[in-house]
Amino acid sequence: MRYRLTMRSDNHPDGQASVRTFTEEARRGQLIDCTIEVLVALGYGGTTLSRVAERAGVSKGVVLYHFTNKAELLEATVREVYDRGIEYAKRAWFDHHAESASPPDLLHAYLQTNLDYIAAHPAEIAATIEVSRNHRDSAGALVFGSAFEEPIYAPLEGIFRAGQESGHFRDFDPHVMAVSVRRVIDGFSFQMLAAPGLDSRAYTSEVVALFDRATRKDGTR
Amino acid sequence: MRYRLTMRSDNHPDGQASVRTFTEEARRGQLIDCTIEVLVALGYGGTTLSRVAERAGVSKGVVLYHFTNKAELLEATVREVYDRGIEYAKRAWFDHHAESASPPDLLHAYLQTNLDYIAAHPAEIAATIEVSRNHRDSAGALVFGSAFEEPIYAPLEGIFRAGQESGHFRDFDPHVMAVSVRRVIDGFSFQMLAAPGLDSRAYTSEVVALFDRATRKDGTR
Amino acid sequence: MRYRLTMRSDNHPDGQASVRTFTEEARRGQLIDCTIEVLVALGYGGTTLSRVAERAGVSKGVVLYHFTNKAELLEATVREVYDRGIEYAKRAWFDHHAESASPPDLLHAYLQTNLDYIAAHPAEIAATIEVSRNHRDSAGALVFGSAFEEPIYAPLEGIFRAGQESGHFRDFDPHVMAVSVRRVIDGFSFQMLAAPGLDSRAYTSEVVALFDRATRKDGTR
Amino acid sequence: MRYRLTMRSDNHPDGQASVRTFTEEARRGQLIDCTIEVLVALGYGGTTLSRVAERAGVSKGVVLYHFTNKAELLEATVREVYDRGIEYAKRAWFDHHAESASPPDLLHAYLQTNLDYIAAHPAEIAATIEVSRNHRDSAGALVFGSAFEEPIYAPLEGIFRAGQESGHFRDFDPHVMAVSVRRVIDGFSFQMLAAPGLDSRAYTSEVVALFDRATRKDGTR
DNA sequence: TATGAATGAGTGTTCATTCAT
DNA sequence: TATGAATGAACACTCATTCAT
Repeated sequence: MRYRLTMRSDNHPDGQASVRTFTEEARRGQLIDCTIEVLVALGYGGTTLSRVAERAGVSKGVVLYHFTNKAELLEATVREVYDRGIEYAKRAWFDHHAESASPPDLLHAYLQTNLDYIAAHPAEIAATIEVSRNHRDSAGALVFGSAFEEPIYAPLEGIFRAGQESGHFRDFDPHVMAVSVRRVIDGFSFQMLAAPGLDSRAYTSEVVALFDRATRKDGTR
Repeated sequence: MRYRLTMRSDNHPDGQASVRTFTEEARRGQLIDCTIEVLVALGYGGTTLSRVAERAGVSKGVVLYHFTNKAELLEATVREVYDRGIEYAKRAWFDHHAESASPPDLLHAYLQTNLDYIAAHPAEIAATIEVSRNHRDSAGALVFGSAFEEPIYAPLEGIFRAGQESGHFRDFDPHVMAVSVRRVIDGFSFQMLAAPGLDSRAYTSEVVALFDRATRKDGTR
Repeated sequence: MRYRLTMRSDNHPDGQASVRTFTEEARRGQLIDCTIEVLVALGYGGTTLSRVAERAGVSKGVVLYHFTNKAELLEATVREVYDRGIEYAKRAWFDHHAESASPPDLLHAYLQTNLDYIAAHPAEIAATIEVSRNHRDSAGALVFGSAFEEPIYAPLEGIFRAGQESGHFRDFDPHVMAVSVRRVIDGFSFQMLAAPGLDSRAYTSEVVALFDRATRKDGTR
Repeated sequence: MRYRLTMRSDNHPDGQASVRTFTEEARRGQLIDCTIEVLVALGYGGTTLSRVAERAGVSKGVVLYHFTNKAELLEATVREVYDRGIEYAKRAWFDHHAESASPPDLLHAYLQTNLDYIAAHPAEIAATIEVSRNHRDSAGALVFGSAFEEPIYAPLEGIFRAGQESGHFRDFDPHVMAVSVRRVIDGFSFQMLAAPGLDSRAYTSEVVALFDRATRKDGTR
């Protein structure tokens, strides 16, 4: 029988991983939304529990009632946005009949899906990036570091390699190209926020054209 | 036609020209170096005056003797790195005989110069980006925000527009392309730091090829 | 001559006699048991309502439903253990035919009874001592302070004085001796808990011998 | 080159274990004194950094400037008192010409020394005991637990064993006796504080007589 | 020039307690 | 009876900044 002085469960009598009630889920969602807003407005360093609580119109304790930690709040925020994105990506992927598409079309679909989603939810994405760039553990290491990032490159590299084998793509380093694609995509959310009037459709087709040219084998178009 | 890499550096914002002694300047340089190291190791949030002082082997007060503020220290750090970069760029530009070159060659030179410099000084660059992404004034606004960033895009957009006029480049949005170039360049420093073994020469030529393809008019190669 | 072990227990401070149902009483008992366990495991400072509730497998509110206060919970815990001890002491006292015994035998019986009980219930006793040593009112004064402790010494002092009158005991200060006896007894619970393998029988007879020698008049043995 | 985000050194530029200045030492001493006072007045649970600071007439930050931690403050307090006690004990031991003394005389000297010191510094001792009884690490384990206590019993057990070999002491368990002696000694500080008028000389000779009787072989007096 | 000392605002976190359901 | 939700005071601790020396 062991006791720990750290980490609490507080209410939620039985240890059972707390089947969250509807209102509980709603509050968590609201707090995550507020966290996103604060992250966008004030950045990672300006995102404090008090400010999140204040924006939600509740006391500071409420935040820590629903999330054990500040870390848990931030990580839940990232996970939430991530999950929503995956959900969207799956549907969009299906709509694009992506399975049967050629590598260039897949790349197109990938960029389109990502940029569309960002254009529709720039704050969520910017907030997530803000956290992943800054959130560190007590040892000073980035929590969402390279180990977290690598799997993000995998699908892109897959597309590139397939395209090189099929003869659609020229010979380039798939990793460098994947990293470049992600950089361009990730920057988009901040540009959306900085210039709200930005024509995301035009921007997207520019980016699509950019990487289409960058990857295609000469004369295959 | 002349391209400038923008931003003059002005170390002496107040009129009183350069009262700093040599040792004074040395100390400031040392403290800026330590600031860079701490920024790279612990990120913006982990960069405190004590840690900078500790790293420099001096007391905390020393830092505030040479820099009125934490803000001033950070801003001086950014400016310093910026100045060094400008210095380098000027020399490199000259070596490339850049003034007489064609737009594609200019783009090549631009990328080469930037990536070479980053490969040689990844920590400085990463530290600067860390600050420019996170440093905010008391109102929560980014100090090195878009007003600071826009002039960075100018020379690139100049090259692109010239190339489109001269018929070397296809028709694309120079701003989108400039932003994309900068994103890819800026990300490079973090990759250098994350994977010290990275072959920067190979990486650079990949990026050069990427944007050469992305910009060229079809069949002009 | 009759000795009382002092302190009546009165579970119902308010006049309204025993409105508690059976299940109510059971819950209180269970919560008190959990309180004891937490006190032993984590000490007074680590004993929080949440942890007591968690241990009992109920929500935090339940504890405050059955005990108006944290203070009341702790005080009820002390009282409960105290009452159980009194109950035991009465029976044991009777078994020892204590009423007709000589002062040395009474002292022996007192020590034996106390140490036997502690050996059988070290956690309860340690928990009680933990509370009585630490529990303070809002002004910072110990709730179970000297006013609470003095009556504990009374029966021992009674035995000593009787023994001195009867010529069994040498001339010593009954209060100092009583305090010393209590210190040795009270420490026993913690030793039991710290060294579970401890031979309590041997320990007890050592303590009995110690105080027999310490009190006897020379040559009366 | 490693950075840690925990534990600070703040000022004190070079790592060198901070040769404490005179004023630094004075402040630390003062803060330790205040800690002792608060511990005695309000107990372990009531001893907060603010209250210590308040009593010292300084701001809360000062305490943490001189002691990295609350834990360090408490541990320094214990160590300080401990060191002073050792210092005193050495001198007193020498005065008693203890080296050539018989075991009963040694026991006498031991008790006399301890109780004299406590009578002269009851608050320090009570504070120390308060900490050692309550101070736990983050896992809930007592910091000054049995591992810390055992060496305290060693000298006493040594005296007892010597006395049993020399024929001065009867046959008893040296450990049980040592524990009993310590319990009686340790309780003394609280009694001094609870009853300031207490005649410590008389009390001491009572305790000395108690353990003299408790240990002596029959008829050797 | 540099240091040690001190301050005060702010941060994350804990916890007893209240209350509607 | 019991729970979940919320509050607010208190706590340990961090950090930029000030100031006398």
